[in-house]
Amino acid sequence: MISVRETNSLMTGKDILSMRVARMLFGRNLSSRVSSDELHILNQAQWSLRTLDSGVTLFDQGDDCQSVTVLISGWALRQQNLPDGKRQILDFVLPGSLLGFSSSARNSYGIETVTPCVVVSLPLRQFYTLLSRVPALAIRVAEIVAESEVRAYTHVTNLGRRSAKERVASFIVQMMQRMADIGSHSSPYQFELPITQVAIADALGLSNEHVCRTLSKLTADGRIRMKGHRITVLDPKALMRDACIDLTSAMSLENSAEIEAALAA
Amino acid sequence: MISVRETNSLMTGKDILSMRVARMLFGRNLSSRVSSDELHILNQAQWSLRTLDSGVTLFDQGDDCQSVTVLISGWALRQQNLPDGKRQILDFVLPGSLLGFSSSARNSYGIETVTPCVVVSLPLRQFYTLLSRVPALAIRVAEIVAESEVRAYTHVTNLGRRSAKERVASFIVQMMQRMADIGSHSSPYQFELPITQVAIADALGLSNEHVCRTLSKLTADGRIRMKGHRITVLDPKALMRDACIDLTSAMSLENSAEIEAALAA
DNA sequence: CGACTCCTTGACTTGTCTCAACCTAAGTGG
DNA sequence: CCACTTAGGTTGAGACAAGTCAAGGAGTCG
Repeated sequence: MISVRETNSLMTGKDILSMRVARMLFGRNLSSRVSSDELHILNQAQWSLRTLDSGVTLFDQGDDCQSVTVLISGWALRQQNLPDGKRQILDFVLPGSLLGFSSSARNSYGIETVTPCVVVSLPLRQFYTLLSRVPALAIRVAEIVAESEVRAYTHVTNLGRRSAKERVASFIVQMMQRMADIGSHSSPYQFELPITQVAIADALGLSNEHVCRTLSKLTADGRIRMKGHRITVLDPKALMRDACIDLTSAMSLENSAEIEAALAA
Repeated sequence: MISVRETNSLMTGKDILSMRVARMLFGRNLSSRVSSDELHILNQAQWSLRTLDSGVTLFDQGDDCQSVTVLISGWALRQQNLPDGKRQILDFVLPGSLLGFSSSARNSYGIETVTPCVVVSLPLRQFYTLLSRVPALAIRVAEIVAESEVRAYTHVTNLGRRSAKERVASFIVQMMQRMADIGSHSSPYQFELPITQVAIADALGLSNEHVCRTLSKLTADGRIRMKGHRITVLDPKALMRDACIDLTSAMSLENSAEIEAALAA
């Protein structure tokens, strides 16, 4: 559950909320990329705040795009469903993500919460007005979308050209990187995955049984340890070899791990 | 080959070129979305023009992001390569696409031309300056990236949850839609695919042999006809059923087909 | 005319799915 | 406090979709 304290601090005032959204979207670059004039405009945006339970549908695939949403805290997922009932999870959505921005009139995917979530949203028209008045935000939005585009592309490669073992291994490596980037855990090699194996299967295009078998194998091979939903990566290099990840991508991981370690010290 | 006439008309003057790039990016909405002041700034951009042969690498996965490129004419493809030599084609790039825009320092994918291409590019810094001075362009860039993100997501679902037959069928349906959107052929049910079956296989995560078998089966079942690289869709509805595409997506296709027919009349 | 690329077809192999049973932990209600 | 229910995880056996290997055909280029 979301603590009452946090919700209260968010609601102290409209300007504080919009400020927090701006920080969420820009990260630590807020002051360097946004002029004080622009910041003033950003602060006037009337974001509306909501707290959602876990397992709730934020919007469905095919819904009209009426508003843009920013995930403030919690986990969600993007998914597409096929007419025959099969499900594909497109991406796991972590805080700071932008949801529902699209040039088409209908959403091509649905969003469902995985844990309890705090989200803010703004009607699409107002968001467009904001973008046109704050170019820095428009640029940042393009960057954020480009980031999830990159994740989508690596996902395509995972599903198209990697075996089950490689997919599971690279999934763990990727989640490890993303968790380290958010900096939500002390060690970059240990993190909590608040999802079921069925969800992993639906993300990786596998059956849940095969995911289970593959995870067992990785555990037996000494790559990872699992306790409940906590995953510990015991042998990152071997895991990356299993994942069939090349050195250039691996380098960026090592950097972020180093940065993380430096921050923790 | 690119005709000499076209190349000449592009090169008549710098301002004509940048104007054409703007029209490429905004489509028919240019005048409604860009003010005359903004248009003036857009026209001052120093795009540099290049003509490329087919099968040429525009940039490689892992290269530094130094410039942003817009495809003016021709076909290209985005791809990722795995260390063990396997290749995944992420997307086919049609005129009007934006290449190399990314918030990270390195490209996560490579671009290769499929046919001879005309491209224009602008150093990344200059592009950012342009974006901050022309908010409408920044918004449009966000939209363009969001469009390819949507394509990437549907690609993920194809690879993760569809059988070979379904993948090939939905690939054909999707290409049909995209070609109709560009309006490059008189009939929306007939179009030229300037790619080999190996490329289709690398896009759909299949072996080329299996793509061949699947295409033969679709032909035998009366869904399509193939002559060289020209594909004729004989039974669009059955093909969409084969593709496991639901009615909402199908509707949008029928609309675009109708629009196309109306335009041709 | 070879030499090359791309496509096609066949036979065999294998990775992953499906189905089915069972286990475990965490509620839930009497 | 315990029996019941339920969701999630685990394991096994058989089936099948797609990959691999191999060989040959069709078209094109120099």
